Amino acid sequence: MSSGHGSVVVTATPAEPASDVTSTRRLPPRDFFARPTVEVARELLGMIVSRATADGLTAGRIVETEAYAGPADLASHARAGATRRTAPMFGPVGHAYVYLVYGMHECLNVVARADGEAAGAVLLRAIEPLAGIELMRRRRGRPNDAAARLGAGPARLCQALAVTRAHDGHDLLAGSELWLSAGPQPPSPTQIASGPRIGVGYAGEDWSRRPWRFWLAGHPSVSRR
DNA sequence: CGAATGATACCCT
DNA sequence: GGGTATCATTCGG
Repeated sequence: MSSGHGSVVVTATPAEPASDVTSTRRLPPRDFFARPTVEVARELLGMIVSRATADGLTAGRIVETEAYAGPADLASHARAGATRRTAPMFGPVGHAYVYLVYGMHECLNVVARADGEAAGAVLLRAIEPLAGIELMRRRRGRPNDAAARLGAGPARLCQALAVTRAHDGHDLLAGSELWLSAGPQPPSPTQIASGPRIGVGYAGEDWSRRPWRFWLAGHPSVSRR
């Protein structure tokens, strides 16, 4: 189990080989996303994000997410209500919300909410690369980075998968350029860790302390340790 | 630790 | 309309 990460204990099971990931496409049902955003965030762990371009296929297993609960959640972009930017969060579940942060980085979210809730979204914070690793390295312009780190962060994930604001509003349960699919098996509850969301101190203690960040414990592709 | 870099939201004329 | 504070990050020093 030691893989050059010193004392890190990897409790998450390794993902299936890339060939298995790409041979079948098991889309989650739309209803999966029509549930409380925090539940969806937890259960997105272990699912696969795939991206096909003329350059080839890239795909990764989701190992870190964060839930954003809607207009009442002061950490969420939805706190300002529906604007041109946040419109996708108020639209159909299972679609993408992609935005630019810090003037240079894109972030990919999946719209989710239960009936009666509003404008929830799950930020995909990290993937374990499964397919197209060399293509990811090229896109990132970092030929020497370890494969496990290519998608270790929300902006890295978008760069590795070539996800841009052109995908804002894109249906992640349809089409053949960017889609979600079920993983081989969901992680066991004991593999899932949770803690406060990253970089949302501006939201005040009430919201920034909530443990709405989920990750696979000890997984080397998680954005922070 | 701090710079990079631009869209956005919000407040003011 | 226009000015500006802020930002769901990353990389290099």
